Amino acid sequence: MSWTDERVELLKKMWGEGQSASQIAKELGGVTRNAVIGKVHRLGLSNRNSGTAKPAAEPKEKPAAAPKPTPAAAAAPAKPKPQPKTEPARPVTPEPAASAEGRPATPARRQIIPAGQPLPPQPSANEISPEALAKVNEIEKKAKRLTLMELTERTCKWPVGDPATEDFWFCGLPVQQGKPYCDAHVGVAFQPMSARRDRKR
DNA sequence: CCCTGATTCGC
DNA sequence: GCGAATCAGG
Repeated sequence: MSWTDERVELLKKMWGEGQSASQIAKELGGVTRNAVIGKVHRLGLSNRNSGTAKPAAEPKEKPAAAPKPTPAAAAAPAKPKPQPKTEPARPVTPEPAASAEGRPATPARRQIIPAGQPLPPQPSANEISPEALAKVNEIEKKAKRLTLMELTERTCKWPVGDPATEDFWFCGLPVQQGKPYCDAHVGVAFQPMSARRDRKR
């Protein structure tokens, strides 16, 4: 496979969306994540540097043999890449005041899972800690939105939406070691009894 | 162990 | 230019 314009564009698009290299590779097909990363670098749209201080540590040359001059290395034109990490709109109340029925379910998505669904112990809705709930609402924005077929042993199998409609997908984020769900969904799936203790009522 | 991106370097 | 191998981190 070669890097046709189309493929490069898809690469750019997905990379811009914050998709991981492996995911992009999977989408493109015929390439590995290494290939994707390599291309990304060649395209010059890599650096997501900011917090992680990676101050160009001098290459550790063990054998004093081939001093690679790498001349044009330092002349990298700083490409300001505005991270669209801003949370544009938040229609959902992030911090439920825990009053009234205290069920700040997501507006349109995530309905009830029909009976017979073997996967999620869809916790009795109510007694989930607001923190955990907020967390779930958070990560569901970042969910990979995988289809049933795309699930693997280590992708979160938390279903979202109504299986009978188009608006249905699995979280797909990396699972917590051993568990079938990602970090956030483990939080709502397995409720320690202590957590569901004092309900405000 | 799983994943992530970053870098190197033979092709 | 390409990408496997490797590196470095979470």
